[in-house]
Amino acid sequence: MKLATWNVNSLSVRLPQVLDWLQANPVNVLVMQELKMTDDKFPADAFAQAGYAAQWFGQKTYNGVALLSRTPATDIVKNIPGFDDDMARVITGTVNEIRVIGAYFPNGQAPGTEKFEYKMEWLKGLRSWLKAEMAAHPKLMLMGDYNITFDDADVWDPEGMRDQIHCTDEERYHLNALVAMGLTDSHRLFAQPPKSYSWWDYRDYGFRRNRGMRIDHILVSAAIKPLVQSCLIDKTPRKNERPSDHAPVVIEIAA
DNA sequence: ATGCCTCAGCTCCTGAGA
Repeated sequence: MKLATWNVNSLSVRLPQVLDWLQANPVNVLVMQELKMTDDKFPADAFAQAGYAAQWFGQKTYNGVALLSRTPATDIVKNIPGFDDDMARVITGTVNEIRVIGAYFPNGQAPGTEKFEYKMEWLKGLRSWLKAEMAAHPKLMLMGDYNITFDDADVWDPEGMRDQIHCTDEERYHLNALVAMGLTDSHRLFAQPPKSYSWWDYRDYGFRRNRGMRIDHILVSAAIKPLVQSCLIDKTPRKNERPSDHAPVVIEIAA
């Protein structure tokens, strides 16, 4: 069974690329972030023709998330219960007895800003809900655009980015707190190419120079961890014309 | 270098992304 996460940066613009990618990579589940469209614009028919059931939670201009699956997901939850939020950032469903959480973590802009404070509150809210969710669903995966790097290995220029957004100790504290709850970074279960990133800035030939960061993650619960067979970043769609700035991350599990 | 690119929208500029 394969599952993937991809920040598409506007599904309106990226739909043809997503459909192409699904044809070449017929994963069982794909969670997407940054749809940047209202619910009435979601191309459910196109995905149905491609063989996917869809659940979506859209928003105008920013945010918006979706969960595609070969077999329909059940027990859908939108956003974080118990955490009041104006933004469409999380969609959760059960597929093949696995609780799949697709999340678009807040960007945070810069330390010291209101948006950074919101990011910290959101991360706390996520954790308090996740505790109960993990207890109810031992087989759980938290996948999406985390907008946080684990450490220097996830950053093309660790010195230049030190204490900058995505690389601060405060953000990493919250990321490590998820690990402390029993979640594992599936990417690091395997040997990976050096300088493996999932996002590259559009500016200044970021992708061509591999100036990027690994900020899209798939964390798995203890019950899933022994089943994981691979976790790969697929840079292929980043080479398209008008690509998303993010690449998909794909996990394979025995199931 | 408060730049560089890309997207959406109160669209021919601006805010936000990361």
